[in-house]
Amino acid sequence: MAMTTGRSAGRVRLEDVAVLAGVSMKTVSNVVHNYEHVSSTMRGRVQAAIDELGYRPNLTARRLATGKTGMIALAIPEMDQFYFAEMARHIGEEAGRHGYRIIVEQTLNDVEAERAVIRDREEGLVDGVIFHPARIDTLEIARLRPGTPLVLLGEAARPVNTDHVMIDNTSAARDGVEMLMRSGRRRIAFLATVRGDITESTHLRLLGYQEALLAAGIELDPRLVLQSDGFSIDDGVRAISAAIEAGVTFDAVLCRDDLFALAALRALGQAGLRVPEDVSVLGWDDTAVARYSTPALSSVSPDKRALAAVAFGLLEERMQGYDGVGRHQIVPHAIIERATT
Amino acid sequence: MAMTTGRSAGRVRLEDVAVLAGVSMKTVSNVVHNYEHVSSTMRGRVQAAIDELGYRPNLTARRLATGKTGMIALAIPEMDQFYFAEMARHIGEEAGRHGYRIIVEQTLNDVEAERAVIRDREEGLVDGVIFHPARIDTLEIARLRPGTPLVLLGEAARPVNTDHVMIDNTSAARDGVEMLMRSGRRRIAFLATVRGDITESTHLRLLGYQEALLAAGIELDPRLVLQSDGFSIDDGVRAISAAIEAGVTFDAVLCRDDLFALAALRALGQAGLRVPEDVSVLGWDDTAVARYSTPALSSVSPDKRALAAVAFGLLEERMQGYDGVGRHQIVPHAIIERATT
DNA sequence: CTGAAAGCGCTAACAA
DNA sequence: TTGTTAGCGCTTTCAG
Repeated sequence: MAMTTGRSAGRVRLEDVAVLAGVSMKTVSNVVHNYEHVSSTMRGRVQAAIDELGYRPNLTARRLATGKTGMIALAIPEMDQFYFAEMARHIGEEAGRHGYRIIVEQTLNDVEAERAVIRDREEGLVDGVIFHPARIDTLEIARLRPGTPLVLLGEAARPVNTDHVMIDNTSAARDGVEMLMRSGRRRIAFLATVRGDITESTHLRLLGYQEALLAAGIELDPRLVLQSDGFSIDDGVRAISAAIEAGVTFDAVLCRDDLFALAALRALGQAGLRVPEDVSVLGWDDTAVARYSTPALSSVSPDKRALAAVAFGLLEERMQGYDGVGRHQIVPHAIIERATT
Repeated sequence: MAMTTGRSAGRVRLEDVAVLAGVSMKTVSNVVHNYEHVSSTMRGRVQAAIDELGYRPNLTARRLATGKTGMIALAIPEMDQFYFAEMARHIGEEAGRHGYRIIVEQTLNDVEAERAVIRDREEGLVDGVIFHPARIDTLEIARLRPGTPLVLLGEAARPVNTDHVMIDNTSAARDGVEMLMRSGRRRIAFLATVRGDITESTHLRLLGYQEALLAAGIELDPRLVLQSDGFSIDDGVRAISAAIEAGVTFDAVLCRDDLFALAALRALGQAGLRVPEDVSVLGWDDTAVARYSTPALSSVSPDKRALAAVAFGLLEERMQGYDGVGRHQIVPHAIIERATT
């Protein structure tokens, strides 16, 4: 009967090539891998067969045989958040340069999804994972089998036995505040601590903010540490508007991320305050929106490219067998001044 | 010698479980797959062995055996562009709901990278691909083996033999212009045609813009179709500033994307024009920045969730064997009014 | 309801 | 320089 054979569309195997070229599989494999010790006649003959059949190696089979997938997972909370989208791009490019591809996983701030990230590695889906945790805690990370190639990003967890790369948040916050003070600002607000925020980032940034103020001999005013009910722009707007209405005055705002900086721009505008004449605004993360907003946002800028490169570098060492203690790397940051300061 | 055995960290195989439980591999497999006809004693015994050993199936091996990868590729130009980042998120979520995972590929507007997308499918890396082309042309798409599960997004290519989903750009542009006219605007500019832009999008949107104007009996003024040298915000700012300086007057701007709308906001502000009092601004894509900018951008909003769902649906049918002609689906759009109109 | 064995397509010793 | 062959770990008929 005219049934299609098991050979469905495009299924040409290495063996088919070998048969057509009248050589062994090994020889075909040698040609495919550009192994140098192949006579050029052989190579020509085999290549002709490959072209004729339109052969493409089956990556899944290769993976099973070699035990390497050539892929790494990048696990981030949400891939449409500016900062994570940009990191994904950089890590993707970095990985590509080293012959790896990435599969991006969104954990959507879900603990179960974050656990699954680790599992993927165990299931042989990827050779390693770069993971920016949001919910999972230090304890759980510590429980991981140390041999698993894994590099952590961000400061949600502070593991001792796992590789970890981040910027120095506290010193970055200090630098930001100092820059603000150099332009004469004295009453600097922090936007904002978020109710229920369990991550370290806000904490570290707030710390740096306080350190810089104290070092300059400025007394801390607790009313300048604004409180927000959530991470959305409206939450940010409400936090700052509430402060203004409550009569709190300030001449600068250090924001925990660029989104809150946009919130500040909006709330300040509504209150009739000019930026930067009346109030300076300094964002954080230096995402694309910082360049696109009007006025363009000044922002604390982690070196994202370095973050990507260092994270990938550490991971590659692990994938190549390094099995030592967890390494912690700090990557540079800068304060980028645009129109809001 | 105390060499590590071939069994490296975490390599517990199905067979190991079978041996420990004292059953055959098939039985273990049945338990793993929750096959119903397994006596509960068996199930219990096997499950205990699985837990004891911490067994996790090797996905690569499973793939080789089944021929399905459970992954689809999403190929987009750049994953840190707002629109694409949001589409990636939606498609990722949609795929997840159906038991698929996505691997995101950035083509970076490179023809070679776009070709590679197709190749991946052929190499068995993924079961199908959702592809938003930027550079590859209709001819090349037509050349693809039709059996390859593939769904196209966007309007860069207009294939006849391939599934394709998009919004009706022309009618969306018309709707946008009509909305502007309803609020009394008559001199509506289009920002902008881009020199060297080979995609269809701008063309279709411009067409709708012109149709709406003509339908309202407004004569087309070619000076209102602004020209930009590139896609960046600065290019957009220059285009609109140049027009203003050249004495071109307008009371509204329809933008080809949200970034150009942000450019309009900036250029208009620099020229001392108020939005929306003097000039209305309508963006396109309704990305997050539209909500975040001040004033918040009105924007033509493609139903991204529907785009994702329809694209995935078509792809799933193909992956399940549908091999008919290319289907073209139009997904709804809306005009979201915020503060700039 | 459970077991045995033949692949899936490729790689990598080991031979020749 | 090229060929043989035994896996990689799982699925899946086909028996039992």
